[in-house]
Amino acid sequence: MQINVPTPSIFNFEHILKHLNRSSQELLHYIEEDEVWKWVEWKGESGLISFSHQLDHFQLKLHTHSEGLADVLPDYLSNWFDLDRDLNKFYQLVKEDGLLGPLTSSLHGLRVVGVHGLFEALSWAIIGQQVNLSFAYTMKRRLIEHYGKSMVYGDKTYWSFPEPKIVMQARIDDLMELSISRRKAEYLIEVASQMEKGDLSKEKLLQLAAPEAIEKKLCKIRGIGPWTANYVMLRCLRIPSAYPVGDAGLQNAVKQRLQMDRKPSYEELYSLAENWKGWEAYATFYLWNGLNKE
DNA sequence: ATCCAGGAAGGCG
DNA sequence: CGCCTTCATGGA
Repeated sequence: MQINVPTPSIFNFEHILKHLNRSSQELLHYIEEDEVWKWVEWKGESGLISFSHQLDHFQLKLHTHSEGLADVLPDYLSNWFDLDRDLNKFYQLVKEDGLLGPLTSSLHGLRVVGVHGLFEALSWAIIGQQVNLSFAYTMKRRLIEHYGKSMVYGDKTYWSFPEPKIVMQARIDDLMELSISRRKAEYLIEVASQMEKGDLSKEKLLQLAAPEAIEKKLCKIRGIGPWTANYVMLRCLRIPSAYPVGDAGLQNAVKQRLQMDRKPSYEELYSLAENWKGWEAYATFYLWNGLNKE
């Protein structure tokens, strides 16, 4: 079964592919010949899809008999790649900005690549706290291999991120076997538990609407500080003003672009962001992806 | 070896 | 509030 899903005029799949291809340890999707393969779970439907981009649309293939999946795939992709966002507004806003202006040219058409599941986003952020990205990917891979569901198709195994119900039952020592620190193991189990109980969900957070309220609610949870809250708001809740100022990558990107001899302070980062009001998430994502470029 | 990595908690004054 | 230490591991 084949489906086409239109993409907006400002859209560059090359940039997105590059982002998706960051780690060879990624188990949640694979890329072969500019085609993305992924086991999808969305709105009660699931199945294996692959897709490539042609001119102005995605060309998708369903590799499993998943009748209902086809109907929710446009929404799934829109959510993944933020297709409904009007990037013209962002580009107009930062056109004259010395920091971001150049990036809107070199990364033109890049959209914030999202994370669908709140538990996945929170887990990934917690795992990624204060460690380098490649090590974070190692821990994520092990977590998925131990607690995720898998299905084999062709010569590959496709994985889905572990469910809170499963991680909630893990013991701290089990998670520590995966090189996850004791504290992070405690955080993960607690977050999983709150999600399983229903106290914490993507829907409930989005209902709060106000970014400040969402951040406050998230930060009440042990293990979630301002960086993690804003990271999840950026990647999963898709709040455009989310701004993880504590992020080492963001700080290094600004340092590099402004040729500073030290990392910028929070104050300086907030000051710079005056030029990106309402688009801090995009600014951050562009800075991340422009790191080490040019 | 040393520093730092897409931080946060807990203690202290 | 701001500052300090601890947590844990691996990449460069």
